[in-house]
Amino acid sequence: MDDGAAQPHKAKIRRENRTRILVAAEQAFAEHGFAGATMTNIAKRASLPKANLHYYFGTKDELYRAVLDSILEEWISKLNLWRIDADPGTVIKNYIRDKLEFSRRRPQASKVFASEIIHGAPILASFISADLRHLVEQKAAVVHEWVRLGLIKPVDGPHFIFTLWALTQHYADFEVQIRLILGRDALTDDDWESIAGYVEVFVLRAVGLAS
Amino acid sequence: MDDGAAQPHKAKIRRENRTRILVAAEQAFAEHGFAGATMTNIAKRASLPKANLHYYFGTKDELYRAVLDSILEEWISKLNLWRIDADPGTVIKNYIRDKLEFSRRRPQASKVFASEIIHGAPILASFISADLRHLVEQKAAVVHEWVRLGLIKPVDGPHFIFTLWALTQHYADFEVQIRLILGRDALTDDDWESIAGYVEVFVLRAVGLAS
DNA sequence: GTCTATACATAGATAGAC
DNA sequence: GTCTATCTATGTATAGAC
Repeated sequence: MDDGAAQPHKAKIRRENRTRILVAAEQAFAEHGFAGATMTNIAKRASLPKANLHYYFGTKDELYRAVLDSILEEWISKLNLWRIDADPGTVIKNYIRDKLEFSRRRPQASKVFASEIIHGAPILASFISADLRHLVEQKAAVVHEWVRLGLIKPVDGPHFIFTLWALTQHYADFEVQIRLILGRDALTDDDWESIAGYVEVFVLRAVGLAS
Repeated sequence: MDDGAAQPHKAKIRRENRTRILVAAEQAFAEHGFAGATMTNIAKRASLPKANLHYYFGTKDELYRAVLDSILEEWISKLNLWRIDADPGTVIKNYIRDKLEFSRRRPQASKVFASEIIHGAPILASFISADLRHLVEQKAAVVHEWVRLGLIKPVDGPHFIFTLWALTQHYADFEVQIRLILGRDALTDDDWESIAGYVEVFVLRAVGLAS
């Protein structure tokens, strides 16, 4: 009966509710994992009755997929600046900053993604073996071209990319461990600045772009 | 009535059953997370009636703690060789090989640990903020001493340790993603050899011990 | 579109025969 | 010590009044 697109007000409510649910779900999945998060808990966080979650997303499974989608959207775009004619040092530096910024701004998103992969990527397997694989192959070729041109020291393309993912995502996914070891209640601006500086220098040295 | 210690045969059965359950549980927790793993499923994997799991470990929670304990035992021992009078290059190389070997031999263990931390370390928080924090502080001091002696390039101690954890554990925790991107059904001996070589050179270059 | 009440399945846990 | 049968709680999902 209702056509959201034709009724601006309802469309707005619809959009806002969907977003509220997605945010609450991302938080819950990050904290408790897919199985540990409950629709009841997500509903409470979103301040909506549980039945509404089912109205908007059907099943828990579909809600989870929607959360993953919203994460991938931002995730995959970040490798786009890797081009053969770009300066490797600048590209690498920007990528590290960008990924660390994501780890800081959306730590829950990173955790949901990590949890999905750790537990066998039941939902994302096809995305990884198609889109992501293709993207990594492209960007690995760029890395190898940089190597061939003598712009950076020899590194394996795919593994270099894995390295950057590991180093940057670690600070979101294992943030609790890092905080507890450093004795912090929360990572401060200064902490994140040292992290970025540390990772940047570490990686640039490894490819011969810093001493 | 039964005293396991006094009755060798029963003690043996007891030990074997406990181990069978722990192995099955580690696998299940790795695959599905704490909440997603079920006692029924673990019992099936261990080929024992579900009631026996409760007989041996009481609750699911205690079983989970027992699994984590068995992992930590092996985890924490590996930093012991970091001493000021040891050769940094050798120490770092051995540590990388050792941790990667663990990632390869007990990928499930690494995943259970990762999942625990990602979801807020509800069980391990106190261990991390006491024992592990202390250990990292000690070993960070060793790193800084190496730096002071001019044996390696300047690096922050704790972050250097985090780096090694991130790089080595990534290959266990994100193994599915790596396999799918590399187009492998399983990582081969050769794959692991290249990984070890890659990580080793990457890290040694970063601290000035390889070119 | 919203929300209360409820159906149905499955989880963790235990009682009690063996 | 082992295992079947069962209890109770909680989870996902939906029916149906508003």
